[in-house]
Amino acid sequence: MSSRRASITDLAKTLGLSPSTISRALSDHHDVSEATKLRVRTLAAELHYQPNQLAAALRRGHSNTLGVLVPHITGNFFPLVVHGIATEATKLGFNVMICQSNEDVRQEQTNLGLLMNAQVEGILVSLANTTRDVGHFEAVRQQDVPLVFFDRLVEGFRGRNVSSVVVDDYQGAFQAVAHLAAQGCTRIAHLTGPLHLSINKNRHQGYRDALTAHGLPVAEELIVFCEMTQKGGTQALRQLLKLPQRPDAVFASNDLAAVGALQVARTHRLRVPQDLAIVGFSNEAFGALTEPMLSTVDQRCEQMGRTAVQQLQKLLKGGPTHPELRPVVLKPKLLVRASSQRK
Amino acid sequence: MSSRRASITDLAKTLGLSPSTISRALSDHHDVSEATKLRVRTLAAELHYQPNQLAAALRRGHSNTLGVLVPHITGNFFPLVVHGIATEATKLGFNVMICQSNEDVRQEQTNLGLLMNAQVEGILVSLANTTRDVGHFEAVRQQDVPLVFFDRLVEGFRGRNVSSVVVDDYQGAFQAVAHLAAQGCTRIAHLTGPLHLSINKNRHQGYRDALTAHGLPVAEELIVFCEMTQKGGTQALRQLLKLPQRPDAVFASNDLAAVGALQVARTHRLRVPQDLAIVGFSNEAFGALTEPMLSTVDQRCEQMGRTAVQQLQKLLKGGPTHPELRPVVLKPKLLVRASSQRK
DNA sequence: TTGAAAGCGCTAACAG
DNA sequence: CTGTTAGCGCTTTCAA
Repeated sequence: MSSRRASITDLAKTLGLSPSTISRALSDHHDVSEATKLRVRTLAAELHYQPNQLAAALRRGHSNTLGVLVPHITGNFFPLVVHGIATEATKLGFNVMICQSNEDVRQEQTNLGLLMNAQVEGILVSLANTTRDVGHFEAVRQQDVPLVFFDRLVEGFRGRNVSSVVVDDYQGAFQAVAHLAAQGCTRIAHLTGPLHLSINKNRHQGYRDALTAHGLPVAEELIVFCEMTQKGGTQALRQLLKLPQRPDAVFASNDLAAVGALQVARTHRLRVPQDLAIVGFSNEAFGALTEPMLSTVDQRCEQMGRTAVQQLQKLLKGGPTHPELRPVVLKPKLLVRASSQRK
Repeated sequence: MSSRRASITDLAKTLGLSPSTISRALSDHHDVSEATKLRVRTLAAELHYQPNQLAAALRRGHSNTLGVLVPHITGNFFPLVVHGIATEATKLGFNVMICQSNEDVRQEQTNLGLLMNAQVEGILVSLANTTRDVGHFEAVRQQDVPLVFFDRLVEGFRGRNVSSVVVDDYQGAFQAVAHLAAQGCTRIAHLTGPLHLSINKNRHQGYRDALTAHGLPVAEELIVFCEMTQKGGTQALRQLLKLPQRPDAVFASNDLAAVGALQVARTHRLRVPQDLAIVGFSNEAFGALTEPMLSTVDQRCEQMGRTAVQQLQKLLKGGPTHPELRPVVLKPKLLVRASSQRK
């Protein structure tokens, strides 16, 4: 028994047919007799024949593989997006190759090269947070490999073969704050991180505009810049509770800070949501475990992954003359739970 | 300007050299003159030459790619393991191709085929929970593709080119319960899922043996079979608190149930850990957010991924005559936090 | 130190 | 309906 894997040539020899016929039979090409197809398929099964995709890809000139480049696969967000990508890609018949930049531009660059070398048909990227110079993506564009950015993108990086998918942070924040206003809250505080990060900036703006839209004043003392961690949230709320006029609601730019606030509210014997309504952002898993359960804004991570693949597919199908694709902006989904539902 | 990517042949023509020389120069082969190497490298850089790994792999007969097959990439565990795998694989110069079975044997089978077709050099698998028949893995073994199972494995599936990595659930449970005993707890309850699942079985056994080892009786009324969810945990603890003799500690087979118990303890005004010490299992992220913070057993997910890749590497290097590799059993790590630390 | 030639396994003209 | 032929881009003998 030979240890080498069976090849088309092997099948051809055994059956006294030519390789082309075997190839056609295996891919169910219409002009091969059923009888032959049957013989071929039977033998293939018997020998555990496995087509060599490397060879096929080399010959065809494309690999059926998509490359994914993410900062990391930890936390809540990226695993879910990658899950969405993998699911959709599989559905469309693509394999998926995954690399991590570990938030490092150098690794991002290296991995981009690796993916190109692996002859992927398209690349899905979320930028490392250290990435400023994007020369390495220029290279991809020049080679005409379709590129879809998701969540973290290069501003103004457009082109024939480029698209992007992001979630509308502004919209999500707006919804959250509008909801709080609808619950009768009038002094809605906001916990935010530094505004040079676009996610914070957009959520912050959504907060302001929602207040204004509901005829509420924007009170600067209710806006607290803090670390977006649980601890940051606790500190921020403690500070807010010292105000002469306490807030009656908190909108935090992420769930960790929201949970921190929630814990302080409880130690201060404030009833949530009656005395203080709280809404977070991101729909982290732990939000469903708090008491009361945390209202939050779902970023539709999985959908983002699926959409990114679909965009890539469009670029692939589009051919060289298709019109430039518009960036996709997903609508986030407000999840109203007990921490903000006053009935 | 040609849109086709530069190939070795292109470089050869431009420089008036043969393809073989180019190839050698690029791979820094020792008997090419430095002058030539320099010329080649310069031109390659200029043309943004990217070696076609498909062709190289086809020629060499191996692909430098590892296949990963997991049930899914959600929750806490698998993303972390995959992260570990990706990290270690990259370090060793492998690419990684990832598939999900979605806990479905059929998809597991299909994906296994895809990975084989992609000519991966080895496969890392965690079984779908519906997998009973493992014929598809026989096929892999026959093709002599190295296989490393992690976390969920096929019992008794051994062989020249097979290895596995698991975490020692028994040991983890034992440590947790021993710790509770050392804190002075004498009536330690146990929340567990059905014992036909090996993780539950092993943790359960660890619990029993630790009690015995510390001279504590095993009281069957303190062992509660429940859903291993937050809700299951709340129900289980409510039931336990009705006992004439209440427990003074709870060891839950996962963190969700432990959090459920924690919440009930608080509503019942029990002091944790003084009145009731609590330890969970898995080191989920939310355990660090509870009040008090949850003690738990860390499964060393990332390490598992790294170790799995290392095992694969050993199989790959080992050649056809190396001795069978022993399964690796990782020691879990007890994390003592406030919920069980009585000082 | 370099070149010529063969071939990895497959597919797709083109020809019968 | 089937076979012949050529070649995807690379590596690797073998020969010069």
